[in-house]
Amino acid sequence: MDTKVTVRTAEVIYAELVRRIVEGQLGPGDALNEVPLAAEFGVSRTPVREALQHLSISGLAERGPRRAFVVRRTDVPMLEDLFEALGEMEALCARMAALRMTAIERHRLAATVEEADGAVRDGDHAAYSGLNARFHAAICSGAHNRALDAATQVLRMRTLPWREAQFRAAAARLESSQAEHRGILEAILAEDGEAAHRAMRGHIAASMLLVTRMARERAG
Amino acid sequence: MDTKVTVRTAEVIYAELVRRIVEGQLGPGDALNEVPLAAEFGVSRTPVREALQHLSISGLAERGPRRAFVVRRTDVPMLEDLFEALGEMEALCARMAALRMTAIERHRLAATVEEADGAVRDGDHAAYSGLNARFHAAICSGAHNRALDAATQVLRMRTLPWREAQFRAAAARLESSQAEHRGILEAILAEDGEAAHRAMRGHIAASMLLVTRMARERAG
DNA sequence: TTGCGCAGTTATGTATACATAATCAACTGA
DNA sequence: TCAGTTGATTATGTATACATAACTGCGCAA
Repeated sequence: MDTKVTVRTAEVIYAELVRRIVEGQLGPGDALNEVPLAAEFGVSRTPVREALQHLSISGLAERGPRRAFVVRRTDVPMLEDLFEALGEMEALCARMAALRMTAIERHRLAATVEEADGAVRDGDHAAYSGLNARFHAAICSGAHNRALDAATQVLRMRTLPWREAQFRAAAARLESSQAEHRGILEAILAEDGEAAHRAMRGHIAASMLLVTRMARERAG
Repeated sequence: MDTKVTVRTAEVIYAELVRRIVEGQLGPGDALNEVPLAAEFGVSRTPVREALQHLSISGLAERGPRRAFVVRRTDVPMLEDLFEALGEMEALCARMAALRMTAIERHRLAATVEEADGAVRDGDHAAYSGLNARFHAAICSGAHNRALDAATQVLRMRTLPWREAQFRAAAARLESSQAEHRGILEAILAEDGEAAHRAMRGHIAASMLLVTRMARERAG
């Protein structure tokens, strides 16, 4: 058996901080000081430091004043870079997934889209966010290339805060996003790699338009 | 002024360990124990730990027996994943670079290729390795997308040990590699994105063939 | 002979004390 | 009044001691 009972404290803290940043509970520029966090989690600075370094390497934190870590501030040009790169890479995944996914994987993907229909009907953006993540993750893993999957996930994590905010802010985005998902799904089920590629690129581009507009409004 | 006098010890150690792994001084599975490394660098375990965690996140180290870090072992299927992903991403960079590089960047890229001609003539694979790295880095940065550049560099780092070994092992690879570089360069100078994409994909695929063959021979 | 279990060994996981660098603010002198 | 400097403050950087988990090998019993 290889049941891991021990969970590394640092990873728990890392995951929790990621959650807070993604959900917007911690905003850009917010302090991530070691001592308060250590006190909050009831541990010493050591595992907290580890988590913060991991966050920094993942691109979710950066060095602020007094060398302290703060939640990473992302300006509009960087956001555009991130979404452009993400769009290309997820499109790549979609093309490969259309050609490589197993029958079971295709079935699961279709089920996820079905389930998301319900969330859209109810206007439940929290549920939709989760299903959206599952949809994209399923496609990236369906490309059957672990290196590409991992590389894409890093970018997805860095854009996640904005993508989540997008659903919270613009209720109409749920419907258009879901429609785009349907298009991607159909292309994948039809094993049409080029169509899947195009559809995914368009989908991410649509997100980028909304997100950069939001970011500009907030800044201006 | 923001001249940084202080160099973070952990980063120095990280860079040194990366160098050793890339140059083959440290091979797959070799132990990366904290105490001996700390003694060698004349510091305590703390900064060494930091460097090792960074290595682990970068994909160059993994957990071995007794929870200790060891140099990551990469099997042939993973190698294929890495090269496939790298090929697609560098091809993406090449396409974008063909359309976006400035005149100065194009000029520098051409100069790098010229200089590499000399290394090929002399059969100096160490020099060629360096120029090869410069060539690829120039194209990735020439795409003018920092996120894509960063994502690609992570993959390049993980394949670097094998790509270096390739030049050391197969002298003929220098010439074919250089010929492929010329093809990529010409497409970029002609601002032909699609040709650059194709040429780069082919170039990485050729590397993959050689490298996986080497890996299989070594294993079998 | 083989399987199980127990202890020894070894390396990391964690806590904590102290060192150090960077910032902020108050003070001084022109 | 303002610029420059100096000291207090604050948070991280580093070292080290102790806790803990995992592997290894031995011994014992079936």
